[in-house]
Amino acid sequence: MPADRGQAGPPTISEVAAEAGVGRATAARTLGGYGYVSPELRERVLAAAEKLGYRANALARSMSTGVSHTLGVIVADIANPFFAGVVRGISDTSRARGFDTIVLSTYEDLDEEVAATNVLIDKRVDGVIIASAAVDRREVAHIKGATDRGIPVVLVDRAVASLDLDTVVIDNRDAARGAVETLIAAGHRRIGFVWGPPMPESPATRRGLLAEASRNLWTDGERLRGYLDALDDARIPFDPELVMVGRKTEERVTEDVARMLALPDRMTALFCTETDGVTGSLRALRAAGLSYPRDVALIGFDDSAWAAVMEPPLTMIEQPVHQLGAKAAQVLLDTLEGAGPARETHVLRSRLIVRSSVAPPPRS
Amino acid sequence: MPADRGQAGPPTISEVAAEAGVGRATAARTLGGYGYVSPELRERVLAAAEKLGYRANALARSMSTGVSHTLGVIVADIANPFFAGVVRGISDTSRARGFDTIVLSTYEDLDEEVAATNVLIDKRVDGVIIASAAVDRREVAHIKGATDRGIPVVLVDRAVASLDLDTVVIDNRDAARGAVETLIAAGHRRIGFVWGPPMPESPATRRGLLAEASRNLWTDGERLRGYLDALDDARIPFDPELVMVGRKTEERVTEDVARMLALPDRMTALFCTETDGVTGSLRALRAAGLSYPRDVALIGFDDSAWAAVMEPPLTMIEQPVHQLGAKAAQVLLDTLEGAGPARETHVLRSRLIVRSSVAPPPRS
DNA sequence: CTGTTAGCGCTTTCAA
DNA sequence: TTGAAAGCGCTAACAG
Repeated sequence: MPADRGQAGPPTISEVAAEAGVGRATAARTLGGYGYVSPELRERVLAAAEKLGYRANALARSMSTGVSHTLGVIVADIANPFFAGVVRGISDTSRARGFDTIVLSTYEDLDEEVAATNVLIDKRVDGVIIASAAVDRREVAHIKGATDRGIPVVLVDRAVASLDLDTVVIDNRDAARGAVETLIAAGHRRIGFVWGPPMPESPATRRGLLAEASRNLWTDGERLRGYLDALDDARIPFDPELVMVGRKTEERVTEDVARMLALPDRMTALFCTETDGVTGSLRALRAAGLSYPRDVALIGFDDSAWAAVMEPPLTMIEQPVHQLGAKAAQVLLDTLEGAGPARETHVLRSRLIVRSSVAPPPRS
Repeated sequence: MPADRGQAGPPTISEVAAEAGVGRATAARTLGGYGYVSPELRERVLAAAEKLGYRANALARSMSTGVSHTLGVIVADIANPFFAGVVRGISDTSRARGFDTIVLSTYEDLDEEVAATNVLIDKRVDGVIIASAAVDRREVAHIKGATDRGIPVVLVDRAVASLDLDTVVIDNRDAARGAVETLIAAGHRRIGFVWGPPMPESPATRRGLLAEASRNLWTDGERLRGYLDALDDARIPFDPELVMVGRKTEERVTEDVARMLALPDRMTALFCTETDGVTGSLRALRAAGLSYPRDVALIGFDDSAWAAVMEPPLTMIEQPVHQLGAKAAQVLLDTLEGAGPARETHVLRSRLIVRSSVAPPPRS
């Protein structure tokens, strides 16, 4: 219970010094935990601080030291389980090392991302971790701006080709290829691809698709490449009709998959790059009176407790979400502690969790 | 592109003033957007700021104004979809009103909660939103400490009886009662209750259970009361064996539900207070070779896209997560803007989403 | 070992 | 209207 000092605002270090009958610097030294101070005075200061309920003003401290012990984090959406997990990884490891985090969501809007970056610069965070929506060279000015000011930035989940920065990702291309190969190995040749990023309109060609993919969300572009890799390896012709145009919501996915399901020579397997794609596809299957894995085999990204309790349980790709964040924080903190930026790309392992949503295609 | 000034650190307002050939105060006035300044000088300052890539130091500004335009948020676990949604609600509405947020997770550990509160006090946040694990009168000192320092606090998701503060919650008791009534209306009388908070050991009596409930997590205690309400109204005798001792993980739930399922005069319905309880129960049912709703009816808390695509789809209680956060932020910001704390309790509506996991009990 | 003093970058009287 | 100067609470030289 802090003594009532009849003053406005919380007690300052000067008041503690006065209460203890010592100089301001002595109080600062014991409370700040630096420099020498005799045991007696130390005790007196501690007692005074306790009595007044003193808590250091971190803002003032940052002002004079120039460091805030705060990390900035920018992701698409904190409510998305993937990012929530990454953020938890970041805050767990940064808190353990004495840093707090300010998390900002952009909802995939580049203007929001720029604004968020500015907020972090203004608040003088010591470093930034960002899952950027930027792809184009002209879209990275805000990130360059941060590094130019000496704020270290590490990229998480999404690499940015035009930026030479520490990066922590999984191998999306490889993960997707592995999943699609699993489908192919089971005998499938008509495999649908359901993805996330919105596109102006459906490119009818493979070339157009890839161009679009590189202009859009990095992860999904990589996953599309993995899908194509697997198809190529198996000499399966690419059919653009089996690639869903990016539509963000689960409802849209449901509509689109329903349309794909109505196509002649119906697909016998479905690969989804996002969780909404999985649930949307499941709805479409049910609406069409189809079931998995009998009629259509299914693999999707981002495992969850639910995927395991589905009947039948779903084969899913598990991303090391927590570790993704933890590693990003570790790399950032290491460079803050003087290790100098390594400008490395750390590729974490994802894992295909095989359950029961893949079976051979039905005999036509 | 900020001009290279051959100096360390980002440009300050003094440098901008020098560049523009005006006094420091004039630069501060135009850049801070307050006070009078002639159009000409204004232009000169703006141009200089632009040229140098000036960004105000929010820390310095907070130092002199005494406000940080930052809200602190303390929840159990940012990676829990419920809290992730609440946090998103908070940050959406606070960002819209010019405030940023610092989010800290406690993992239901009171010491962590105290530490988190101190971090926020030290960082001089303007207000705090907290889903506190505190129940006992002696556990709320840290919250009192914050309000004593003049930091407004609003409680979200969990009320704290001994604290007279603005509070935003749903009516957990009523929501639980409604769900259990639905089960009873379908003909069930042996209804299991699967809950979250860990308990030292299973209290064998109703009284012991309630005592434990009030000593543990607030929301789950309320939900237990709702369960008992419904039982009482229907004159169904209370059987402590049907109330699962709180065990945190999905695995534990699975074990415990399996044991409950093995009891004589087997329960015909299950009510789960948390998502992990639902998935854990589903696993236990499957392991026992039982299916829902045929053998056991099922209702749980926290709807999700997955619950809707289960086969059969699950009847669930949907909480207004985003709104919970948004309202809490709104109340806090209103009091920060001088509206004076109303010390009200805002009760938001939850909703029972009826799907197909409830059917009459099997004929014995 | 301790106290004095000068900043950190900004806002805010107060004169000019 | 503008500028000089004091002050927010803390750290960090620098004497003593």
